[in-house]
Amino acid sequence: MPELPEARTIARRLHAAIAGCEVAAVRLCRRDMLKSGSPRSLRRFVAQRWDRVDTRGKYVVLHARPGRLVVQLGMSGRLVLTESRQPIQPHTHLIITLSDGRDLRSVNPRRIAAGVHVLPPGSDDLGPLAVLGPEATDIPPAEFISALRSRRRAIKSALLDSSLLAGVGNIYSDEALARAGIRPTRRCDRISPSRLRALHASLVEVLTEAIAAGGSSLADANPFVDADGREGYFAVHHRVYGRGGQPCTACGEVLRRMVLGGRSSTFCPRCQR
DNA sequence: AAGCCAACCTGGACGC
DNA sequence: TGCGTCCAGGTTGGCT
Repeated sequence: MPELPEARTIARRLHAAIAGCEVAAVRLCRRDMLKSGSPRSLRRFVAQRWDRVDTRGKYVVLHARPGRLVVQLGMSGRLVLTESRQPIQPHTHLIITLSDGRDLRSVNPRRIAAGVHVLPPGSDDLGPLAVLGPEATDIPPAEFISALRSRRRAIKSALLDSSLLAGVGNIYSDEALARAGIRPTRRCDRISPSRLRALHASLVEVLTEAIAAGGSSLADANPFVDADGREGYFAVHHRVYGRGGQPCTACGEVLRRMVLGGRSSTFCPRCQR
C-alpha cells in the first residue's frame, strides 16, 4: 500500500537505475490496466530514453520525450526491475524492455485503484494528477490550516482526501494524528489553528522520517525495485498503525481500533482528543 | 457544494 | 489438513 514515502523511494531508485536508458519494446499484457492514453501512445516510448523518474502524490512518474508514463500503484502495485530472460510472474500488466537486457515490469495482483496513464507532452489532460491537492510534504502550514479549518468532516477523512492533500494514506494519517494528539474522528472545524499547525508539523515529520528510512535501504544490491513499501514500514516506528488492542507507547492505555469512512483507524483514547 | 459510501480485487491470515 | 470467511486499502463515481 504505497503512500508518498514509498512512491518517493521507488522513484529515486528507479531514476538511479534507468535514467538515460533506452526503451527497446513495450508490451501491455492487460489492456484494461491502461487507464488513459492508447496502446499506440505507449508504443511511442520505443527507441526513446528515460529522462527522469519522480512522483506526484502516490504516483510514480516516468518522463521521456513522448510524454509521461504515470504509474498508479494502488494497493498492491510493484515495479520490478529484472533481467529480460527471467520468467514473467503472474499479474504482470506491463513490460518495458530496455535495450540493455533488462525489463521494467509493472506487477499488481489486486488491481484496486491501480493502472497506467500515458500523458503526452503539452496535453491539457493531466489524467489523475489533475485533481491532486498540494504535496503533503510541501504544503506551507498556513495553507494546510486554511484548507482544513472550516470543514465539518472528520480530520482523518480530510487527511485522506487527495484533492486536499496528495500522498497521505491510512498509515501515515494515523501516525500523524497520534503524534499530534488528535482523535481521528474530531471534526476539522473543532480543532484550533495551533493544533492544526502541530498536526502539519507531525505529518511532515513522519513523512520525512519514512522517506529517510526508505532511502536507507538503497544500499542493498537488490535487483528489484521493491514497490510494496514493506521495508519502509518496518523501518519506521509505528505508534498506532496496526497496533489496535495493544498498549499505547506513551501512556499504556489500550489502543482502540474503529472503522471511519470505510477504513480502519487506530488511536489512543487517552492521548488523542 | 461538501461529504459519505459502496464498489472494485485478490492474497493472506485466521477460525473451525 | 482443508475449507470457508474476512480483512486490507486508494480512488472513483453516484448519491444525498
